[in-house]
Amino acid sequence: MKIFDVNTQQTKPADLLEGPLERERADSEPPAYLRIATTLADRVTSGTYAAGSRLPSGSQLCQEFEVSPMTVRRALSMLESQGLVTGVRGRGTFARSLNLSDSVFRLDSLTGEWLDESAEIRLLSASMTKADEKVAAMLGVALGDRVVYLRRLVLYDSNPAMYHTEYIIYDPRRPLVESQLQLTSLHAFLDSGRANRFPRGELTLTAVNLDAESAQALGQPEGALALCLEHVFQNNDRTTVSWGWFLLRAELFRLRARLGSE
Amino acid sequence: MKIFDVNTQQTKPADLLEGPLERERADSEPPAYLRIATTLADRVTSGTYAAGSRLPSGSQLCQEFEVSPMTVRRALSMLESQGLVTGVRGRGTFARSLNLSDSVFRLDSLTGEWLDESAEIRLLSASMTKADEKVAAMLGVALGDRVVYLRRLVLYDSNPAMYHTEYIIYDPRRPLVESQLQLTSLHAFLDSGRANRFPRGELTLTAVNLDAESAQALGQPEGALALCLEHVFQNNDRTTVSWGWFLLRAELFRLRARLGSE
DNA sequence: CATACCATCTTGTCTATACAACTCGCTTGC
DNA sequence: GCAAGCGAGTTGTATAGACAAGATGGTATG
Repeated sequence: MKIFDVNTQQTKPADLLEGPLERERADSEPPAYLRIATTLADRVTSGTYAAGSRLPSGSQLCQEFEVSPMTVRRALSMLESQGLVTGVRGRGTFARSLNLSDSVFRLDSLTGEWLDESAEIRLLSASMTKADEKVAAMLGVALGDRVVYLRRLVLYDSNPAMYHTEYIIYDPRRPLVESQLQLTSLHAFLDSGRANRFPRGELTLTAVNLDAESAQALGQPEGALALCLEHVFQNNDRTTVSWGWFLLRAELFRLRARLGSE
Repeated sequence: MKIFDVNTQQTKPADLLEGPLERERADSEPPAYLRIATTLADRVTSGTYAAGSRLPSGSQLCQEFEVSPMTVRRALSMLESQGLVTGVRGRGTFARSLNLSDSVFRLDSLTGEWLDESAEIRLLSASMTKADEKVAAMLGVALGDRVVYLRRLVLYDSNPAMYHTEYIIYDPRRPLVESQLQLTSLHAFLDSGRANRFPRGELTLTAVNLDAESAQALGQPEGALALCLEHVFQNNDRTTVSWGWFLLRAELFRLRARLGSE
């Protein structure tokens, strides 16, 4: 049974006149909220709406684009989540000037390009060790507590590219470590870092010189240039469960970020 | 004049029974769509909704949270934009397992902490030069064309921290360069990189060793460790207008990223 | 003059509904 | 047996309206 209430018709009267146009739109034309969002985004980045100035109000935009308030709102909140505008209750929506510091580097801009499935992961060592001062501090355990100590090498085309060191709190109830040891593809490796393992964490990226051990593992001279991606993983209750770092040969890796729309 | 239509009342009947509770909610309780989104996000990251599995359907969630479909949709599309779930038309909404490579580094995690207003910017040189091979290729101009050549030093507590080199296409109609030369605060400097200047661009981050010139400018030994932030800015029509790079003393800078909610 | 108040405009949240687009299983007719 | 198609369920887009919450400016009152 189809219910049709003449009072709440969705289709605009124009539809009745623009039959062919409607056909085209059904093909590929983007939804209204997207069209509005990109139009407004263009106006902000091109300076039509100067940085800091007030955008037309919701009702004005409704008139211009001939849509309902909710559709305009949706477009505006998209722009707000992208940082292009900020809304202030009672005052208006204002154009923001994006700055360099808003740029975002996605970690997969590191891995996505050539480090795909063909990467090989070699487990160099997996053992128990006693936490030294630094490890104890990072993991929040007592000095000398037993922790799991892992070292891995990621090869690409049989060339060592990353060297990974990790300390994990030893918990006999959690057999997760076992499955971690058998990872062979890089994707599975990176995918193992989060939701299916630990939901929280923190990463920091720096530039370092390789020490003797990692240099040897990577087949590089000591002191060679590398990126260091340090990671701390935490449980949902915010207790730290793992600490480690990747050393990436600097000439093989770079992070990319795009500015602007698209 | 206040219009009240008994058929479209927004407040739930429960409000009439839970007067005091309603008072509390007015204080600080987050809006429903946020509450739903965080609840669902918790269930995804904690594994209540296993990775790859289907979430309850929209109507089921409506029942559980006692809200209208649109509110559930809003929460779901938030999660989708965060990458926690993906919706498939006609089939359902599925939990995604986030991976390390979804991590995001914001550039302001570099600058926000101690490099605030107190940073000083010193213009080392501003001149016209002829494009060499590399510059011509990056800017898309002919070899030997005149380009603007800038060198800047960013100091913190009178210590050199960044060294900036930039080539800009010379355009007599655009007096932008003049104002660029007078920047003194770091914030204004970074803020000048985008919307009020060029809306598009690309950044890449790598680790490098300092060459003789930059090492001297930064007061470091040649070959010292640095992060290199290379930037290409483009006009709205995608023509390149500027190319340059920042060299950041490695021991002073690191990028941070947080994983998980909050 | 100063202050309290009120109407109005703004953004933001939410409802209830309709329909489009798609998937999937079941039934019906061949 | 098999294919066509129908209907139920699902996500996604859009509507029209109500109300909450905050800002603003003018007006009336002390």
